[in-house]
Amino acid sequence: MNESIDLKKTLYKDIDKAFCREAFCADCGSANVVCDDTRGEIICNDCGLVIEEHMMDLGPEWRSYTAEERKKRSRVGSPINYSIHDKGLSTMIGRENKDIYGKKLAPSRRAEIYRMRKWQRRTRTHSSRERNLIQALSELDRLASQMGIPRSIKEEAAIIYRKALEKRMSRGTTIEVMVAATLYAACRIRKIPRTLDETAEHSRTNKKQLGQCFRQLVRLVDVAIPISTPIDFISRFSNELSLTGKASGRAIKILETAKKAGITAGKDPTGLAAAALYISGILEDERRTQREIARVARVTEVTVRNRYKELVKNLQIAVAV
DNA sequence: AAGACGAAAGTGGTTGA
DNA sequence: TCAACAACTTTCGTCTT
Repeated sequence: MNESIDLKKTLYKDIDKAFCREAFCADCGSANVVCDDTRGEIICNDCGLVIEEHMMDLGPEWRSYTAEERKKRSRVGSPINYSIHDKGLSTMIGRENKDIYGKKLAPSRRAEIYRMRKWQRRTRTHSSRERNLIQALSELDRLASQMGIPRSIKEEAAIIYRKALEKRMSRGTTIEVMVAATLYAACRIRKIPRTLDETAEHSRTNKKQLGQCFRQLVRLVDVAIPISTPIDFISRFSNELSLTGKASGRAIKILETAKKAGITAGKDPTGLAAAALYISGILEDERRTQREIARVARVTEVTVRNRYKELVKNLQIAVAV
């Protein structure tokens, strides 16, 4: 009795350890840290330090890049093989009508085995589509957790994936590309877009393949994907640049007037968002270099410059450089 | 020395004949 | 199917802070 309680205690202690990877703030040492699941961040309540961004979910994770990460992933057991729908746990009834001693079976027994085989065939999900889906969903899990994408959007991506599979879209592409494209689409629908570059980076695909697959997805599957506006990117970029809300609000205003002036059409939304942030950074005295902004927006400095010049010229913003 | 600027050439996608 | 085209990138030399 006592023993089992002790066992439970230690078990919970271990679980606690696994869940609260950072119990104290690295900056001020406060234990007042909170976990924001929806944003995937761990934040210190006292000094505001973001202890961990892009927090992953606690599913299996078997990639690591640094010694620190390697320590963290020790919680992982051996991965279940999702590529086989039943995880390799079922028994297969053999085809030969013999028992284990090699003796022929009695006719009544044979008939019984035959019926069993028939039902196994019928219940076992061995269609290629089913197998594809199982593999895809596990890849979706991996990708979404690596990119720090909330669960609700992951579910949306899974729904889109099923639709795409029904339209027989898997021909000519790999599961990985399809998954990345659906996840990208789901993010766009929910108005927290990731860039194609970003998505491709975390997936074993390239931007070109992903873009092609995404276009095919839009064409074939009946999903309304809103055009992503530069404003959708502002909050994420300004967060990455640790700009204040004041600066990002200013950037949004700039983009709104730019839209009214009709100079946003046909331009890369991330480039526009980057330029708006650059301008608002200067105006609000929180200047970031073009290089920094270009890096988080995944465009070149040249693009930031070009958009920025256009905005300044067309909106008559007085920027004291 | 780092950041900003701009010219020139190259790339991949879209459009219209 | 192909050429023209717009947007963006890469590269690199120059100027500014």
